[in-house]
Amino acid sequence: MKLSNTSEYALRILCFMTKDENRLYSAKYLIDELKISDKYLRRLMTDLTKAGFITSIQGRDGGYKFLKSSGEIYLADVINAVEGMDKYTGCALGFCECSDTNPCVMHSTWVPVREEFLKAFTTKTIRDLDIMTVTKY
Amino acid sequence: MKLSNTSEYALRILCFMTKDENRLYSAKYLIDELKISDKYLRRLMTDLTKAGFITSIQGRDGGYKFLKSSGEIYLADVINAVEGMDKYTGCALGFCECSDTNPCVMHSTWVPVREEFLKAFTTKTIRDLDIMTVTKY
DNA sequence: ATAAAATATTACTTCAAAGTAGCATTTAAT
DNA sequence: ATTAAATGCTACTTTGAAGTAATATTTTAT
Repeated sequence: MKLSNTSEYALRILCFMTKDENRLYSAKYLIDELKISDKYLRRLMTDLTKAGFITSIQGRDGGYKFLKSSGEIYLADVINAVEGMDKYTGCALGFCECSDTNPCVMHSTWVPVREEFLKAFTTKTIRDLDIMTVTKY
Repeated sequence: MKLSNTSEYALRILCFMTKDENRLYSAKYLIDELKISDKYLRRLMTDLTKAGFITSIQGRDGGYKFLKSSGEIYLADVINAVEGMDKYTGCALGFCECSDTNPCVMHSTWVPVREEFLKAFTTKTIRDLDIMTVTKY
């Protein structure tokens, strides 16, 4: 029940960028502020760009800035962009054919947990995160 | 939001053993029925034995059987015995100092999900799982 | 006593996620 | 044109969970 580093980083980056939503952020600056390694962050930025959340400006004085409003970027969308939600929405025991009509032993136990997870990640956007009350990203 | 294979196997094994709660189960039989590899299953059985859920009978005609009643073995206890619950109850973003008074950006989003998870795993026992309605373990 | 059939332990191998390195490409200022 | 400062891409290395192999130990039936 911890997100993968990949999803964690993606959410932290986008969230951090809402501090000044119209600013252009260089990779260098994000790396320093968020303590994420250079190449890993750049790879994620490319994924987030391809997903259409941000746009990248190449060349000198380049960087990244929001293309969509942070209020339109759902948490589940971010996870889908960098690794896919499958891992988080599947059967607790990994049975690929698990369903309400063909449940595994954990099914009824797991359903409410998964529902709560899905509710949070499909209704909350990057803008809804606790940006103002927080010092750690 | 999938359990690790280690926890998955542990839960499946104990759950399967409730089909006939007083029976003695050999490792060989469990391996065949649950399609878990020999050495991995044996290692888990040792962990489950040390945790006091089951007892192992060595020597010829040996095997494993419940020491505690399945109704007294909480799901969280099982996870604790084989890998620890920390991974499942921590901050979504992996901040070790994350708390209500010093939250990360995901904190308020994550709390209800974690609560639902904890409720399920600390109140349900092995006996509460959907054993009767199920063909897959 | 011995053999058979079970569990216990330790060390090794494999695999996928995470992280790193190096080079290519792009663009603005000079 | 050239240089500097940024992003983009491909391949490699590391790390920890998962899985495997080999061997030791225990106990019952004969």
